Amino acid sequence: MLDIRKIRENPDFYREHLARRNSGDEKLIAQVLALDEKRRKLLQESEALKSERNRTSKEIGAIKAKGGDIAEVSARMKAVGEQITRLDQDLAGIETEQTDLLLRIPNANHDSVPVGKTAEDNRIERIIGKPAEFSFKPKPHWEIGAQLGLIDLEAATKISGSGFIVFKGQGARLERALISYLLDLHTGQHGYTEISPPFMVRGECMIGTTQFPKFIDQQYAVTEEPPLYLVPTAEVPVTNLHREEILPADKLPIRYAAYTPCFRREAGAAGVGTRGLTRVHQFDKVELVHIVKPEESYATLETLVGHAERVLKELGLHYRVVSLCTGDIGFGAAKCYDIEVWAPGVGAWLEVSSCSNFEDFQARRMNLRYKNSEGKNIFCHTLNGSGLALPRLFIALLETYQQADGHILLPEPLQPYLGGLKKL
RNA sequence: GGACAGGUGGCUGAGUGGUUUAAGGCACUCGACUCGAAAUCGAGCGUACCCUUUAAAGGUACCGUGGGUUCGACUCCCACCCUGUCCGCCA
Repeated sequence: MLDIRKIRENPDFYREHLARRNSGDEKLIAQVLALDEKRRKLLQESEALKSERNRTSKEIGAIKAKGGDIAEVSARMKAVGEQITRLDQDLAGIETEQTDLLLRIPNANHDSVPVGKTAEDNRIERIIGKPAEFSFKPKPHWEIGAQLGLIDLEAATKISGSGFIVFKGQGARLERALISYLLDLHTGQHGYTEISPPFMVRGECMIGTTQFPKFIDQQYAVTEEPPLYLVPTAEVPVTNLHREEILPADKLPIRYAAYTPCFRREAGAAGVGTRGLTRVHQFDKVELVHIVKPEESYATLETLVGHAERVLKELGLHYRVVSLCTGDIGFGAAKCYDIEVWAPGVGAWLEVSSCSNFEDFQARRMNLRYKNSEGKNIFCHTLNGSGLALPRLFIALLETYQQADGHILLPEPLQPYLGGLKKL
C-alpha cells in the first residue's frame, strides 16, 4: 500500500510511475486524492464538534456539582452528538472507500527497473552455464517421467482434474529429496531459519502480502466461517508471521526459509506452455523471506538472488537472471528478478524463482514496523524469492540429465538425499 | 463443543458515570550528587491521524473487538474474539 501522505505531496511522481506499468492504474491517483480531500474535510468538522462536546461535558459536570440546571445545554449537546454521529458515518464510508482503493494501487518501481511494456522488454542480467548438448533429440519431461514411472498425469486428472501432478516411486522420492536438499542448503549455508507454517490462512494475511483484494479470484477458499484460504505461496504465512508487530532493531534482519505446497487457480487456459508440470494448481516450493531495515533492502535483494542461484549452480543447470520491466513486474514489487532455467526438452526458459523487493509496500498493509535507534517506529522492508519452485526444477533436471538409454543422471548434491542413488 | 477465570501503556497494577489530563510502581532517557558507580533527588517518557510547519504548540481517537445507553463511558448494557484452567471429542 502506498502512503497517502506521499501521494498527496507528490502526485506526479506516482502518476508517472504507475503509467509506466501500463495497467492504467495512474488514473486511480486522482480518485484517491479526491477521496482524501473529502475525508480530511469531514474529519476536521467531526473533530471540531467532538472538541466542543468534550469541553462542554466537563462544564456540565461542574454545573451539576453545584446543583445548577443543565437541561438547556444538555439538549444542545445532544444535537451536537447527533451531528457527530452523522459525520462519522459519512467518514467511515469514505475511509473504507479510500482504503479499498489504496489496496488496489500497485507499487511504484525502483529507478533501476527497466521501462517497458511486455516480457520482451525485460533486461537479461546474466546467463550462466551452457545449454546441455545431446547426441539425440531431447525428450520433454512428461515423456521421460511417464517412461520411468516418476509421474502419472492421467491419474492426477482422474482424481483432481487437469493441472495436478501425481509423483510415483522414485519420482515422489526425488520430490521429497529436493525439499530436504533446498531447506538444508538455505538453513545450513545461507543462515535462514526454517519455518513450517500452516497451509491455510485468514484473509488479513492475503491482504498483507497483496493477494487480496485484487487477485482474490486466483485463490482457493477452503471454509466459509471463518474464511480460510489455501496459501498460494509460503510468502503469505511466513511474511505475515510478524504482522502488527514493532520489532526491536536488533531482531533485524530476519531470514526465513519455508517449504509449503502452493495452491493457485491460474484461470488461464490450457495450451502451449502449460503442458506437463509447468503450470499446475498445486506445487511444492521452498520460499525465502527477508524482513530488513529500509536502507538494507536493495543489497539484500542481490543476496537473495544469489541464494536462489546457488541451487542451480550446485545442480549444474543452465539459467539466466532477468530484471522484470515496468510492464511485466508484479503488483506489489518495487523491483524483481526472475530466474529462468533452461529446459532442453521443451526448448524453453522456465521461471523457477521470482525475487522481489517490496520496500514498505507489504509492511504498510500488515503494519509491520521496527523501532530504530532514535526510538521511532519505521515500516520494515520485506523481500521474498523462491528457492526454488519444485516442478520446474524437476523438469529441468529430467530434461537436462536425460541419457540416450532413457535414464536420468542425478547431480552429485542430490545423491545423498536419495540413498546414494546416482541415476533414475 | 461445555464450565469457570481473565483481557488496562514496554512490564506491573489501581480505577463501578464527570479534577482520569489512565494513579502508584518497575524499566528506560536526561540532569543533580559522585573520582566513578550504587542509592537518593528532580524532570521526561505510548500509538495513530488531523491542522500548522523551520519549529513549537494545538485538536481527535485509542483501556481485547464491534455495537448500544448518556450531555459525558475504562466504568453500565448486548454480541463477539482471544488467553488460561478443567471436562468432552479426536490423528
